[in-house]
Amino acid sequence: MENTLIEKQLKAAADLNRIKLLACMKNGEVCVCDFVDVLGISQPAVSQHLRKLKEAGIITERKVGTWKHYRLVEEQTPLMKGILEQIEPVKGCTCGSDCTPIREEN
Amino acid sequence: MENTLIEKQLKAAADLNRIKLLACMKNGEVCVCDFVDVLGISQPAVSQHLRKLKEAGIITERKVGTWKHYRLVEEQTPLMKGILEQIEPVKGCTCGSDCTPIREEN
DNA sequence: TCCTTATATAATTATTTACTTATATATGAT
DNA sequence: ATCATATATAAGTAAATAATTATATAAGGA
Repeated sequence: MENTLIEKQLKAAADLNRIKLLACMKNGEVCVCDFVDVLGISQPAVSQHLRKLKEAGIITERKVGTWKHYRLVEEQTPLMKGILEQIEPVKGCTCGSDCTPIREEN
Repeated sequence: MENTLIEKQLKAAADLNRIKLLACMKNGEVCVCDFVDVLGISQPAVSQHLRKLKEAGIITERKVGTWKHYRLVEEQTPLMKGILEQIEPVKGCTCGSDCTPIREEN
């Protein structure tokens, strides 16, 4: 892997809030409103974190009506595969509202 | 692994100059004066990068006379093992002075 | 159409990070 | 002891990052 891509993905992952976002998405799609509750920061702050992860090619999104569901991309780089393996998944990243996305039950 | 340790190690690795330091050390010990040439930044800047890597438990050092030789620690966390695998080793990180450390020839 | 809700973007500010130069420490040589 | 060299630490500054508040966009419902 190219050093500059390694740097970009490491920088995107090297933040406690973004690690938590990734931890939530390990269980499947999560919508933005859920992340706000989980992290306890403002909605724009969450949006900006998600954008950084997206620009690094780590996550992607899907629009569902008013909501937006974010998930890990299928094809991760070997670097990100290794990193994601070390992040403990977090269940129950849903605020309980009706934005609850389609996800595998677990 | 603990999220805060993951964050600490990712932050330590998430910098192009520090990635280059790690790339040099994949071939064995390197002394500080060599790094200065390789990175093209000031000696104190190199020292500070090395300290950050050391504080994250990624590298260690050995004093040899006036010089200090840095190397990757043997026991890397699973996270760092994965990251280090993706960094291409860089040979010839020696400025050619007599600080040249003991290292495996390759 | 107008209002509400969900998310994104813009502008601003606070904090962190990565340099620089200057100085301190430690070792070895004369 | 003094000097030269290698490295570390301190202090200051510039640049990057992460938050905030305010505003824009876009969809759905009354």
